[in-house]
Amino acid sequence: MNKIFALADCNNFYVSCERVFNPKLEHRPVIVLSNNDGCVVARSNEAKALNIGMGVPAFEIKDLIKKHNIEVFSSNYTLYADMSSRVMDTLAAFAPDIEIYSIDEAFLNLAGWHPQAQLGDGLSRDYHPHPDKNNQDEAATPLTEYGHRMRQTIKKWTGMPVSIGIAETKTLAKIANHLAKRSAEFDGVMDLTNSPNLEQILAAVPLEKIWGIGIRSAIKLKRAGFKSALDLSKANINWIKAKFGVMGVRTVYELQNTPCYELEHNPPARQSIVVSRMFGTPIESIEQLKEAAAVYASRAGEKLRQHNLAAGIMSVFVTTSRFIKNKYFNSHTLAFDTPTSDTTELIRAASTGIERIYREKCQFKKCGVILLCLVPENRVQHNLFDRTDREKSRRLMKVVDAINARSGAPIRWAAEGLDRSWHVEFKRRSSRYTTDWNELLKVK
DNA sequence: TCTGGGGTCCTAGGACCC
DNA sequence: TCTGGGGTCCTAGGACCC
Repeated sequence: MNKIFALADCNNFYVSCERVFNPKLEHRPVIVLSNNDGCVVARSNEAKALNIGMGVPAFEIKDLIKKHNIEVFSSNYTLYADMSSRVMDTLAAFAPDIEIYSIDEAFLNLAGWHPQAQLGDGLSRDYHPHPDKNNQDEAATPLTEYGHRMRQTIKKWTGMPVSIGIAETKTLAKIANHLAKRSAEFDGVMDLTNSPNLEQILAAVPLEKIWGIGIRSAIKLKRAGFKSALDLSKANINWIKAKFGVMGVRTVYELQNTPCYELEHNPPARQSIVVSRMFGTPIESIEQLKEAAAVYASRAGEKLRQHNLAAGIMSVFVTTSRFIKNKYFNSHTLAFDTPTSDTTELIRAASTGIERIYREKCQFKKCGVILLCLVPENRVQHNLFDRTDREKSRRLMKVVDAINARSGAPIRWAAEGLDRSWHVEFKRRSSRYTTDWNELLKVK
């Protein structure tokens, strides 16, 4: 049986999260900014229509914001993560086989799907066929109908608008999703399986909209005379292999309706954990740099323990601004005798790293820690000469994590400092409506 | 003045070995 | 006119994704 993938993708996810709790934002230009209120990371359609690009620095569009009275929000990741899991839970009710691909996207396996199997399960009563679709010559396929049902249920249960693309490969499902979002005629759902117009459709898809083709490859392809997804689907495989490697070859096959990617049920174990931030204001002193590194090491430790992992290697890096002359970047990598998830050890290592790479009279703009060689905690090879009381440290970390999970005033290590003048700023963050008792939605 | 954060995979080239 | 061949492992860098 042929495979059938559906890609469900939330529309303008961060903006939509803000709108769910603030309906006044509907039909208005809204943007969400990155850490430090630096760049635009999400835009409502109205903001896109004002030509605000993804990743544009906020200071460059100050006038535009004023002129069009654009609503601006700092990122509120706690809220977004919680909304994400609500959407994913709802989606999972429509297909048990689901791969959560990112915070706002999931692939579903719809192969072997039977319309009858889904009736009477409580989901169908939320489905109301789109009025315009009723008397159309082109009858909606059962898959399209199922897509609409998903879409309406998610909207009703979570408030989140999603678009759904359906196809026989993940790459084509991505394209279908893109089209479902872009053209109102599809009403948010597009099915490319058995489409008689596939060639015509691919001919209208620009290269850079294809999953796996970034800006570099698109330029290279254009130079070689390619214009559309259709062109790429007919490329010479040997030439693609030579120029773009195996990833390029897979993309071509996927465009030809030959699946190269499966649904990933058990996502492979994490390879690395990174915690890094730009500073609100640049740092010159080694003490402050150490504090920042301690905060990130501590956060990295939490992530490690969340996944029941221990790290064998830590890399610490510092950098000045990317945009100045004489940019300074340096990093130091060190191995632990025994893989660890103990915050005290991680902070000590981060501090050592900073001492190695610190340079005087530098305006540091960013630092971070990267944990590598991650191993499951229960499979850690103990070093014969290890004097640390592992069991005691494990219990301590467990207690700390438990307290921090409940409390609004988390436990912090002394090395993290109290000053935090360098700390990133969130000037316009919305409330954490769904996860913090102090920030519940107020109904007036 | 102000330019995000966190990931993955692949490849080429160097070091080293027999 | 001349250079061995072939493995493996590691690393840095490139490219991509959301």
